[in-house]
Amino acid sequence: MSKIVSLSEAASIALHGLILIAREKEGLNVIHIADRTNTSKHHVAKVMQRLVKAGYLYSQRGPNGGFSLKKKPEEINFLDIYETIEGNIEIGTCPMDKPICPFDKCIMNNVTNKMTNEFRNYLKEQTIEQYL
Amino acid sequence: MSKIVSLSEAASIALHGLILIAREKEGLNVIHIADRTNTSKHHVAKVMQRLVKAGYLYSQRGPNGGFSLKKKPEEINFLDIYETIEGNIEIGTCPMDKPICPFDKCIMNNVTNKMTNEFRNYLKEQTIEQYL
DNA sequence: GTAATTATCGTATTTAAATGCGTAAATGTA
DNA sequence: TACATTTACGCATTTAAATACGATAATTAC
Repeated sequence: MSKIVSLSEAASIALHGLILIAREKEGLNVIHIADRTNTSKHHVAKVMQRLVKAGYLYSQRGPNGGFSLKKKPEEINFLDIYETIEGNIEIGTCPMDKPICPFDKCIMNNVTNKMTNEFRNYLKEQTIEQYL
Repeated sequence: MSKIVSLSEAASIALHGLILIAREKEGLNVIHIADRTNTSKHHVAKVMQRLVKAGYLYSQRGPNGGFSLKKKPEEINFLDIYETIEGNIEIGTCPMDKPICPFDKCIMNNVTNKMTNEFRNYLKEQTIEQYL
């Protein structure tokens, strides 16, 4: 069995984490998010740090600390989150990263570019607000 | 930079290899395919062996040996090839392989199931014949 | 001001995929 | 029959990405 559209655990934590945080009045800490997402607190911590740096979250250390939203839920779309964690999605490049294509016309582009574009557009339409 | 729809080199070799073979009158050997696809002959050999076992190719050892098509180009679709190499595409399972979803309604399904289905259908429509 | 709590950060480990290699088996050619 | 060619197969190595860990710094409460 395989997955053709794969989401890393990091991306999943980012999306789930933001939604969980958005649903709460008060900040959520790493342990809380790790519990609710069935993941390790180490991994959650790493992902949250990136979301803080990227401007999506406030972080608060010390007792009763945790993470809270810096932007409005309707202003956070899935594409931005995805790209914050995974890097920008490539479009139009050779899916095999070959410098020279042995084919007159790239086959893979036909297969992956179409799907990449559709997925990208779909992610852009999804916002945190829709999942509160 | 990242790729959201990722094709392994193995899957790429399978698709490119089959098309190259389909375009030729005579059998193509491993070295030839490796050259044309910019990959290692070891990897090509491994992939071709799986396509032979799966019934897509004849193989012929010895001088002037190589691989040739066992099915008609219009009878080989990309989905079957993909699944021969990568395993069947999962549909409807938790994209994070978690036994229990912490959410009332799975967010990820919404994101990945839709795309997986579309990609799957698209691959099914593509046949080797269309790339001769 | 001390202890408890919590995020931060750099590094280590794990994992999966890709790649490389060596030997065996089969086949055609001279 | 001998030899060159080519696939088959199992295992070893390498590599890159994902994930886990441990020490440190900040903050709060008492």
